[in-house]
Amino acid sequence: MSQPIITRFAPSPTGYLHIGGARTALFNWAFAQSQGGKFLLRIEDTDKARSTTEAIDAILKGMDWLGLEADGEPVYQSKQQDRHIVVANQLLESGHAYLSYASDEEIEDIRAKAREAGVAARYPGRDEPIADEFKDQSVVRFKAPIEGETTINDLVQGDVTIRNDQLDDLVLLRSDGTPTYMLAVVVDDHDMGITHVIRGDDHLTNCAKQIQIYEALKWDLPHFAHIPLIHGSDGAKLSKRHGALGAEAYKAMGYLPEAMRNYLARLGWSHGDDEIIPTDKLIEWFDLDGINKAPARFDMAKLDHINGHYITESSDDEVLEALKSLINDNEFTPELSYSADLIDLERLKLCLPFLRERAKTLIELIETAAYLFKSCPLDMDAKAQKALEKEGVSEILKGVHTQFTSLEDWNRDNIETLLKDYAQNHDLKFGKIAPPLRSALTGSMVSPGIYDVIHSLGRDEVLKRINDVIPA
RNA sequence: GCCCCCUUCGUCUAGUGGUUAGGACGCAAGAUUUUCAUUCUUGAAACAGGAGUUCGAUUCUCCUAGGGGGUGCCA
Repeated sequence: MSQPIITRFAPSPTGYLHIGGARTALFNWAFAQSQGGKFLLRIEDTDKARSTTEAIDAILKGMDWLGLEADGEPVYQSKQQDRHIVVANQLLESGHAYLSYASDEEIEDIRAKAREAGVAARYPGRDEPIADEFKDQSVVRFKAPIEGETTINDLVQGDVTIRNDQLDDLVLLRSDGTPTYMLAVVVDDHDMGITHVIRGDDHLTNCAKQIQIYEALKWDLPHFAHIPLIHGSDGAKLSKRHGALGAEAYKAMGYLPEAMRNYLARLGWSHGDDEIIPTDKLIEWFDLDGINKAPARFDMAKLDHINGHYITESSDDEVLEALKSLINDNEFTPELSYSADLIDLERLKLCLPFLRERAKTLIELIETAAYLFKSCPLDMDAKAQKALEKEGVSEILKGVHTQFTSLEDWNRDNIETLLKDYAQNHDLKFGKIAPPLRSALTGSMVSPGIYDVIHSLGRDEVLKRINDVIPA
């Protein structure tokens, strides 16, 4: 039996879990799931100045919302420092690293000269002894090979070869003795037994350097898969205005985690022509071969469509749970035209069957249900007001009011029959009846089906709202 | 500057040395509908450009262009 696969998601906690990170996490998770392996989480907080506990919290919450549960507790890279230092010293002893000191100016000078000469910058001082006065300010640099080349056998990008003379002697230990990211990833991935490193392709060049470290240490290489980055809708690097928002922002906008997973999975990965990929199928189908090499653009319209699909397909209970979570989450406030406090979830639940299929997002669904929770007298929008001012409207409203008063069983079918009969008996087109009724009951010309509106409001409320608009 | 990667409808993508280059979103038109939305039908819409290999290239190779990434005592 082959060794079980272990993947990891390793974000640096300098901000929320943005969409690119979420997808990287998803791919790692899906691959582990599909292979019956493990998915680990490592917080790369070696940069103490930029890492925050708020960010860690946001990442954890985002992954939780997306349903990407890691196996075991998260590993905090900062807690592995001692181990990183041990490895750095090992490298020093084996002659694969050296102490060095150079001022910022000197380093800048080296880079400027290299650029001028049209070559890659390389730190030239690996064989120079350090003056005593700089001993305690020195860093540990990796002694990277100069001859030959390094090839990454990437599972997504194919074989990528970089000449070793392009790769500089990177810093392993800073002058304050703390390990850098380059050292830490290698050590942690090795120590955690990671078999597949799936990460953004902004790490591709770094990967060559990391491979050199693995080789110096005589450690086995994990498999690498560098996935292309996600771009904004204009093809430029994803930024806030494109939707580089935190996962929790997507929750606030009314997206379902499963829809998010489906959309993100299809962004850069495919399984033939399949578009609707529920999570169980994702786990069944996910593979590294299906990952595309080109960067993909983030497209909200498609996300909306997928989300609408899942809202329609989910059960009332599932949608209700999502709604509860949305409304009760006090980390953010959903953008609503009315206060979320007014929402009566029990009533909303009864309306879900006809509300679900019309909404692309949970927010849209709540907005469509606004008529349920508005208080009388309703605020009429201009068009609704106009519909009420039409010739003969108050007569019609009075008429149906009387009919509604005496309707025996308040159910949708009876309401429909009642209105159709009324139209027929009074020789009216239905188009004469529905618009003013809709206005009176919802304050708007746009609403769910009129029978559903009437039924869901209940007799008392319907009579009251009609009364409100009939001139005395 | 130097190094690396990428390029099929507007977008996400399928696909093959010979296909009417397929699907989805979006868009347009039509049908259904009391409104909006849904749903259904139909339609427009792509192999970045140039060489080469080949009987034949969207597919293989090279070049160019465009985009992206790296080049940190950031991750």
